[in-house]
Amino acid sequence: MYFRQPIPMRPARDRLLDAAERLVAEMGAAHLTLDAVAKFAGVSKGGLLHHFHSKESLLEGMLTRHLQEVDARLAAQLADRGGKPSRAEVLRERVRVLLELNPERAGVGAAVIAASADNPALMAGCRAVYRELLDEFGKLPGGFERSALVLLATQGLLFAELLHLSPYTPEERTRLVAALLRAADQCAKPS
Amino acid sequence: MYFRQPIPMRPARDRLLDAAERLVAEMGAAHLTLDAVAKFAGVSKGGLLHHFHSKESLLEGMLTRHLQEVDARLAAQLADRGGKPSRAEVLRERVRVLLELNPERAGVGAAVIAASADNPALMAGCRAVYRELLDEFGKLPGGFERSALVLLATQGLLFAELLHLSPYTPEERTRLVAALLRAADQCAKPS
DNA sequence: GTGCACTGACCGTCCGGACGGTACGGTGCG
DNA sequence: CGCACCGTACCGTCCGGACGGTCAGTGCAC
Repeated sequence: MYFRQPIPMRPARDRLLDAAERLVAEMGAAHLTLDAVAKFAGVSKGGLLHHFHSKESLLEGMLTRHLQEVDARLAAQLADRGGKPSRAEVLRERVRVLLELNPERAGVGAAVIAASADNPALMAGCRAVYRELLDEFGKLPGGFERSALVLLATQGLLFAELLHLSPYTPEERTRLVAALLRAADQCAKPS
Repeated sequence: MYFRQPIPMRPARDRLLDAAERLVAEMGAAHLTLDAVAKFAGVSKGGLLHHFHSKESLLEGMLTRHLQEVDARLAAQLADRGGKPSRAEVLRERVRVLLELNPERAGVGAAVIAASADNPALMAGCRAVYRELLDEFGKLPGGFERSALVLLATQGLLFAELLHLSPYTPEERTRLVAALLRAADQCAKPS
């Protein structure tokens, strides 16, 4: 074989995770099968099972990478603008990261949809993370309801897009994101 | 046979649809199989296929019943309070119906989750309905963004519950629903 | 030569769907 | 009335393919 890839290529594990996410986003969670993921990632089925020893472990991998990626992007975003960010800024930037990530990668929430379809018990971890966010942002002057509603609407848009339910034009989406960001900022002020 | 059921029981077709919804809500969309639905509904597999000649047709059945039920409940709710309802009232009552229906029946949006998992193309109909709502409520004095955000947050809560992602206590949920209803009313006033 | 990354053939089970059958409430007709 | 003949509702078995998962290799790096 002469044309080995010159640069070691994106590691197989990541390619597998990417393939799984895209499959869910484009074909629906029911089409997330081991064969399909392996083929889509350009890896044999045995290769997939070398990295993830079961379908459940693949789903866990998707979930944890999703969580880590959001955290990493959020940290990077906040580091960029320097200084210690306020709670409201953190909320706003989290909303922004989630919504910017979703069209860019093919559906960030794909992991959630897929995991929940296969094994709802896997969602316990995500629920706990979400709970922490709620407790944190609930301390904002706007109170629990205001920030929870912002988070809820963000999720609503995310899931709508993933489930092919979103009827928004790109311009409408831009306006909605802006409105959501504004709403997040509003949470800094008492109602 | 002596013990024929005295009252003709809930029609098999409805029982099948109920069973399918509950299966999705409780076990995840991946566990929605023809065998499981038939067994859960107390019908043979052949019986299921008599009413729905394929899995896709079962999913369509779930989707259209879901849409019809929301409309019917909304109409009933609005008829109860009499008089011609304002646009903002319609928005508020729609939110209420959606959120009250979800815990009562085991996940109203189950149809959407299941259909999207199996065959995303089926969502076109739902997307169109959603589009109409948006166009209608966008005429509210609060403008497009305000009412879209309310709809989005409603969906967010609905899907979070269906995907076993909702971390809210019952009391928190009650407070959130109240806040959502208030937000819907706010759409009647110009921002 | 040892270990890791990966292959591809293989296995048992589950899935969607097809099919041939049964039971039963009409309906027309001699 | 009696009986042949519908259509509708439902049953239970069977099949081919798809699915998750196993395993004995293979090749390359160190």
